[in-house]
Amino acid sequence: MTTTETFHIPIPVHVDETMMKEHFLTDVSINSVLFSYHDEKLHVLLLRLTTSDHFMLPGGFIKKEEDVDEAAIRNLEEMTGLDQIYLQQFYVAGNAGRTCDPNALDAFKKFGLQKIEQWLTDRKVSVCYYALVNSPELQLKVNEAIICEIKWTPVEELPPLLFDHQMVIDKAIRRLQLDMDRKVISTYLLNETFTMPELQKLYEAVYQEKLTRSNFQRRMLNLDILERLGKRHDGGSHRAPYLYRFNPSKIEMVLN
Amino acid sequence: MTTTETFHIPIPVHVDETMMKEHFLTDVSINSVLFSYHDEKLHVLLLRLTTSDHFMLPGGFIKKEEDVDEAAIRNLEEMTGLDQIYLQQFYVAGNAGRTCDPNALDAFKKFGLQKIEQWLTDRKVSVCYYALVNSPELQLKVNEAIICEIKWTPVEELPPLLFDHQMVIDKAIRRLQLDMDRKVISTYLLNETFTMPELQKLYEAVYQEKLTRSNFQRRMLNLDILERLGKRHDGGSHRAPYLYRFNPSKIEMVLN
DNA sequence: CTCTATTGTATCAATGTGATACAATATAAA
DNA sequence: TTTATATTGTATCACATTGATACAATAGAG
Repeated sequence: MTTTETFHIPIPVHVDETMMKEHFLTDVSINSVLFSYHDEKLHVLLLRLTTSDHFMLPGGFIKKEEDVDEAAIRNLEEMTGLDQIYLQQFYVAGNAGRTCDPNALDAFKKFGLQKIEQWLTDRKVSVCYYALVNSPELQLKVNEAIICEIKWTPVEELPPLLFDHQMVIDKAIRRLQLDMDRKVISTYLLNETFTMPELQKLYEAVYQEKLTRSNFQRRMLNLDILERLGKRHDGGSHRAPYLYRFNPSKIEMVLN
Repeated sequence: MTTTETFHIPIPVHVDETMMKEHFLTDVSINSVLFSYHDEKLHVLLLRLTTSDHFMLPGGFIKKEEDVDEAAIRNLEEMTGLDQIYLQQFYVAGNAGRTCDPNALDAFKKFGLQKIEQWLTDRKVSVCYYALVNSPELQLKVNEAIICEIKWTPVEELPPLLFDHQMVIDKAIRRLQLDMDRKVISTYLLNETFTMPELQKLYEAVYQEKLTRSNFQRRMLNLDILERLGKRHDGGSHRAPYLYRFNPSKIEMVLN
């Protein structure tokens, strides 16, 4: 998958505000920052309205009888088909004016979503989650009536975003950096097996800095959670790197 | 202040549900874990309803045109009179059933708060903050109609709590431990000047473990943020410890 | 003046890390 | 077959941090 590939999904418009208010909490929403790693870059999943040049984070609402965490999981499952995603609450975007983005208002109007425009622009306190996924394995769908484009975007090339989503992503990245130092979570971003250079490039993408190869390798091996398997060679005229995987039993004993 | 001293504050009952729904977000609340340090222990501020044996965290609601952060600050200011408190958002308690605590329901009924009982027991997503204060300087007040007792409680002696407030406090403590490792925040819990043994006892109270005296002192001094002032002696027949204060200019340069 | 309790500081070993060098390996080219 | 090249695996040195421990300095009590 290249970083510019997108999916176009036509969706019927049939929800209205009364229906939303009946089934969902009115003041609260959810936004998820989906991270994935491919092409040696950390990517974030962004959505776009056909009527806007701006992108936005995926999100949803909370059913009246549903936990907020459940709603976040449901939202992700609807989009990805997966129900076992690493998901972490990391922030609440609660500014009163955050939903009053003129670009969003404009886009909603153009889209002809009168029946739900009020709902979408009413003030919402957004509970923000970040999720770690292995994107090449994903077939993405959106259920919302207003989304027409889905794009994995490298975090250093983010386009203009609606609402306060730029800040939310910034906070998600900072939190991901903290968590990768304290927990064994790179496993959620990688394939089952991987080489040391691959793991290093993931860390470099997350922390946005170069790391010294030999020292990185030593640090990872000293964690004593990697299991060395065979070797994998890319055909180049050089030594083949070992393949590793995270040792499940040892990971459990460590942190998380 | 001893750990068992309490304040009794009679408050008139005059709010009703319609009024609340008109001015406040209906699905969201705020809870604050106020930490303070005295008598060599980390304390949390708890409130109690006269009609219940259970305690609860202070909290409040968010005005419709008010940021969530603003609401948290306002809530603390109403209670403490201070508007410059160190305050950190750290969690969202979002379980659907969290406000359905039979003990709370029972207590609200006994209190004769029919007009607002529904509001108080309706489902709320709670944005949780922790705050650091220097408690001996505080004169505490509560504006809510339902609170009759305020108590600083050592974190290792927490009484039965309403709702999910025990879990919220646990998460606040864990977050405080993480933050004290990464930021210079002990200053908010101490007086302007303090001795090294005092600082050490604060750390021991927060991390709930004994620390080696000489190593702790070395670590703190190596941070290069402490300014040594005079000495302070307690009259005991032993060497007097130095007085320190955090060097404001150096703290700014460091983290936070 | 000695004793005792506490604080300030030094020392040593173990550990972790940045910088650097060098050995091992897989292929291409000579 | 040999040599060159690119990359990975590993070792080494210097340095900083930290736990454990020892010892020196100080302020009274007796």
